Amino acid sequence: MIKQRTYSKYALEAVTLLGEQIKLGRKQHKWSEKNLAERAGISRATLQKIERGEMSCAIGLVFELATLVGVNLFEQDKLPLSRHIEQTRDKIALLPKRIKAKTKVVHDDF
Amino acid sequence: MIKQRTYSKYALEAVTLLGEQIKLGRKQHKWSEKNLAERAGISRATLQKIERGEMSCAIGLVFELATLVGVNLFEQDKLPLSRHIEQTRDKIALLPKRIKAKTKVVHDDF
DNA sequence: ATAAAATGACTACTGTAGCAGTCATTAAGC
DNA sequence: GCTTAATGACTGCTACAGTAGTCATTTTAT
Repeated sequence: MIKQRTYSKYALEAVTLLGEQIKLGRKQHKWSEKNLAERAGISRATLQKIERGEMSCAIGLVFELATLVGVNLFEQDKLPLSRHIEQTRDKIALLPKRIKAKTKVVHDDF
Repeated sequence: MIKQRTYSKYALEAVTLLGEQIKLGRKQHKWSEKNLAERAGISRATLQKIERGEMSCAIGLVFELATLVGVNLFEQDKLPLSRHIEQTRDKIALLPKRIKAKTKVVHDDF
């Protein structure tokens, strides 16, 4: 028995949900597994794993499928992702370039 | 030169954005790469790839990191993911169990 | 009823993701 | 200014993801 990675419930559910949404999207498009796999340029076996919500699948393949079947990855709002990326980078730029571990005890007294 | 996978712009940007959001979240928590990697039980090298937005990273690791630093994966609304999963499965159940390719030309005349 | 195809679940093979470890550079904090 | 450690970018190794292919079963369409 090899030691198995564990995941938080939230992460597990998020991957499961994404897989289900892809499956739903595929069916709404009336595409078979074989058909969608070919469109995405991946094997049917991998598509099955992704729809099943396996944690080890490459995020690129998962997101590509989501894109193909029309699952919205982020946009609750209407901003293009590129804007989101810029905004996030701007926020990062405001923070220290490096996070230095505190050497001594900090007085964040409360 | 080995033939390289291609991805849609949207999928590429989505993965990039997620990586940036994780990086931002990490810094907001004042966690170093080493620190977060340890919390997640992954190597620093892998964390770097994920924050860099590499398409080949395992979705489970990416979502686990997102969870740890508090990036919201889905909830524009407040439903727990488990409800989302149920709802999606319900929708799938309403569709045909299998998608049969049309043998002949269809008269979806317009 | 029958034929055709979709699905679910396997297989073995091969490329590569994730790993531990290293090193130079750069920023943070005293 | 100096020290410490965070970061970015490598390495080679090993386990396993992605692949093509198979097969039985189930569903749809004729």
